Parts: sequence; structure tokens; C-alpha cells
Amino acid sequence: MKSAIETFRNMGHPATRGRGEIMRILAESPIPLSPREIRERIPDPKPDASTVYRNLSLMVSLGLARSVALHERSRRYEAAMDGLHRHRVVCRRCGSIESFQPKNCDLSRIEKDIRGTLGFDVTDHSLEFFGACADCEGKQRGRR
Amino acid sequence: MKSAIETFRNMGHPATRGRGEIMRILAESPIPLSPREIRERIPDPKPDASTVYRNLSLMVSLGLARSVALHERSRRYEAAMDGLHRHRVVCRRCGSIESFQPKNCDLSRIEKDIRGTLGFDVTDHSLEFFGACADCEGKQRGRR
DNA sequence: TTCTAAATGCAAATATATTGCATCCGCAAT
DNA sequence: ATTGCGGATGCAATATATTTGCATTTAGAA
Repeated sequence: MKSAIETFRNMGHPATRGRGEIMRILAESPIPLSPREIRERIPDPKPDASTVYRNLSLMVSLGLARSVALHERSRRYEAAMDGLHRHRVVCRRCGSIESFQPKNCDLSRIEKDIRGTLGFDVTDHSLEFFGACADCEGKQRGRR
Repeated sequence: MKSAIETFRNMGHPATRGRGEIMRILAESPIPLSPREIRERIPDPKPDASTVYRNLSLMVSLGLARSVALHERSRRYEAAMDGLHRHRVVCRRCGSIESFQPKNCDLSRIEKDIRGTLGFDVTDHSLEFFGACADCEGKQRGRR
């Protein structure tokens, strides 16, 4: 995706190969990735891990990426495409992750409620679901 | 809270001082705490950090505690009181955390949707809101 | 082509979490 | 109250994740 590189330039940050690769990898992945996974997918010569971390932080602060917390040891990152936002569905059994595009993510009532009750201005939210994926559900049933 | 200790015993796990302290601290805290914060609040002699980690894992698997992911470096934990569940509101500016009891946390439609679309059996979810707290909002306004 | 600010690699530091093992302790049976 | 056993703990070592300082390199403007 070339526009990502443009975005870097427009914001006064040099475009480097590493940055382009990270953007591409995030854009192509259906699930959020950890810094380690991202680096693994960059073809050699790979940038140093610290560079990956630094760029992910930069990308988050530029609004190009978002971090996703799935109760794991490390954070994951996803491309922040426009306003489009997805929720995550995580299988507690096999650890598989799926992304879910809510038909009508109506949390606006709750957000309004929060503003009213706490005077807190909500800018975004993070919603993850946990349970058993179709495969694991199947196994479980079958075993009974 | 004595019942927590009972719960341990009933589930075949010896009640120790450390376990009691962790339960008490989580039950008393209005916000989820990191393992480090929990340990700091245990009066001397403090259990070893590894013991705190081990017990938190145990408590999660026994359903006595839940982990909360707030996009930080470490996970936080909260007491899992009955079915009662709270959402978190985090200020991106000052980092303050508030708990929010949703009036009617109606995610059941979304969960049903997930089952229908992915065949995924949702057992629980995690919902966090981010933005600016009343204090920081005020400062920001004042500055204009 | 030249220059400069910013990015990178590398190594070290720090934070977080996990594990092996010897010892200790809760608790149930005596 | 005493005893015995299995699980819990402390401690040290290790693994993993993330951050930082600094010398060197590079992108992009002049």
C-alpha cells in the first residue's frame, strides 16, 4: 500500500523500507500481530527488533495502527484503516483469533452513559469476545 | 473476606496467608491491579513475586479472579464477584482508570451474531473505553 | 551532490513472567 | 496435640518482552 508511505512523508517522517513492510504486513493480516510476528514476516534483511518497536509506537501515535490487547503476554497490532473497526473473537481452548465486523456496533448508548455518569469523553473502545471456536466446540460435543 | 478462603478449601487448595491477602486486596480495590501492585500492598512478610503470579493464575482458573487488559505492559487483575461484571474507562492522558457498571450491558445481540456467523460460542467478553477523563477534559477546555 | 535531522543497528539495561527444586506448611487422620 | 503427605512457598535461574544510549547510516531537502 503506497499511501501508507505517503502518509509517513506527509507527517514529516522519512519513509524507510522497514516502515513500508510493517504497514504492508499489518494491512494484509486478518488478525492483529505481535511485534515478534511482524518482524518474522519481514523479508531479510530484517530490521532490528527495537526498530520494529519504535515504528509500531510511531504508527500508533500517527493513527496508522492500533494496539489490541488479548490478555496475552505481548500486545498485538493491527492496521487502523479509516473509521473501520473490528472486534476480536478469541478461542480460549486453541488460542485461535478471528476478527469480527459487527453489523451494528452500538455502544454509543453506553458511551453516552459514561459521559453522563463520569464526565468522561470516550474517543474509542476495545471489545473482545472469548469462548470456544467452532472447531473446538465440535470436538467438545463429539467427545461427550 | 472469609468466603474466599473457604472457596479455596472447597476446591481442594490449601488456604494460605498470601492467598487470603490477594483476595482481600482485589476485593477492596476499585480498579484492577497489576501483580506488582498487588504484591506491594501485601503487608510484610510479602510472598515472593513468583508466588503472587502462581496464585493469580490459580485464582483465574478457579474463577475467583479475572484478568483485565488495558493495553499496558502488564496485565491487571480484578476480583470476579459473582456474575457482576464491570467495564473499564481509561484516560489516555493521565492514565487514570475508572470502573463503570453498565446499566444494561447488552452485547447479547452481538454475541448471538457471532455464534450465527462464526459458530463461535462466546462465554465472556472484555470491554474497555478510552478517552479523556473529566479532569483532563477540563484542563483541555480551559486551555483553549 | 551535500548537508542535516532523523532512523537504524547493536548492545546493554530494565521490566515482566515462568520454572526447577529444596524446604516448609496446611490440614486431615490419628 | 502429633504426625505425614501433597501441595505451596522462597529462591535463584531463566525466558520473554520492551526500552534506551550511542555510534553510524540514510532519506530527503537544498
